[in-house]
Amino acid sequence: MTTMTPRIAFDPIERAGELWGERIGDAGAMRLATSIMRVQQLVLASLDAAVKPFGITFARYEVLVLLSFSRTGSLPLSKVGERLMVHPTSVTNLVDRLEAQGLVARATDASDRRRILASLTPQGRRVLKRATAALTDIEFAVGTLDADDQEKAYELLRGLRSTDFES
Amino acid sequence: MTTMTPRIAFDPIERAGELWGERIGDAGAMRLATSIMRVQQLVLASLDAAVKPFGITFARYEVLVLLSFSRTGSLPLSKVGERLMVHPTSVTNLVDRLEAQGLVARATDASDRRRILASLTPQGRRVLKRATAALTDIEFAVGTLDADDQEKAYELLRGLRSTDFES
DNA sequence: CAGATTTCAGTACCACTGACATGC
DNA sequence: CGCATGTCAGTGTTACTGAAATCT
Repeated sequence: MTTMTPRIAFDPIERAGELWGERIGDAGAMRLATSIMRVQQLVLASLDAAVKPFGITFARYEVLVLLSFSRTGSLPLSKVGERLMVHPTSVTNLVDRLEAQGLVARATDASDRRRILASLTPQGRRVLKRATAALTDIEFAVGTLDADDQEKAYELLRGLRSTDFES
Repeated sequence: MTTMTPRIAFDPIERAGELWGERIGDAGAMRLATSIMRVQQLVLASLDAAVKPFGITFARYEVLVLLSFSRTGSLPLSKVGERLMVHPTSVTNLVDRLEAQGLVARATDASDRRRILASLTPQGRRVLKRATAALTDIEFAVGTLDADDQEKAYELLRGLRSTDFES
């Protein structure tokens, strides 16, 4: 889960951008796209490593957080998928694992029996708390940017998520 | 390969950030990290879709580009892994597929027979050219940002890749 | 019946570990 | 011998398609 490539003497994306500029054309879009791929890989590896001691992945952590935020303490799986933007079959998979670990419980919704409600177990709450502390400790792997730059980066990336939501 | 979640009425990451702020604390780092995950997912899905007609993924496309940039026309697999920051076994896997598709050829390095050199075939060159056109057409899936913002985003993300290279 | 919700089976892709063969 | 290069086998995770069961 940890991408462990040794650090090298120059920035490979910068280098690729230069060559692209010489031979193909404007490298701006290509550089940014490539950069996004690599940064995600690095950040996810750090986040996964941080929560690994608790037996979960970052994706599963996100499910725990979402459930802890719900007013009633439980959410239909379809809602989980919508909020986390995860495919229905992936939700089933994530919840399967969390349930097997005793962190989440399934229950059928009495008001609409097609639905399955997921909720945190006491164990799940404990794991969530500790995992959150671990992630906060490593500043969610974005600590090399100061708060101001984190905000700027967030706003810029938001423009790339415009297909996700309206307005 | 395409994450097809229907668009919803509000930004789920923004919403999660608000709840986080109310209940846990500063949401800046968490929001940015989550944002990076989601943007990568969206961008990669678009890039993969763009090159899919040519039977490749974006990861394989990157190998083709890298080989086309090498002065001698070929690169040892270890170099490919280093530049693309890909695990050795993943390089073997990527080159296996590209070779099976007839886009890349393997050859042993006469000067160091431990090494395997990968090079583009004429077919590989053709596919590369067409895939590049397809990716340029969709502006590498970052076209919702203007050139200026693309540059800003790139610079900010560069700070998060600082573990990759020296200085 | 049409549509929503969830699950299952199976596929593809990629990252990683551990082990191994080969060559410098 | 120690180290580098590449491969193989196998595991874990996630995304997806297509199909099906259940319920509104």
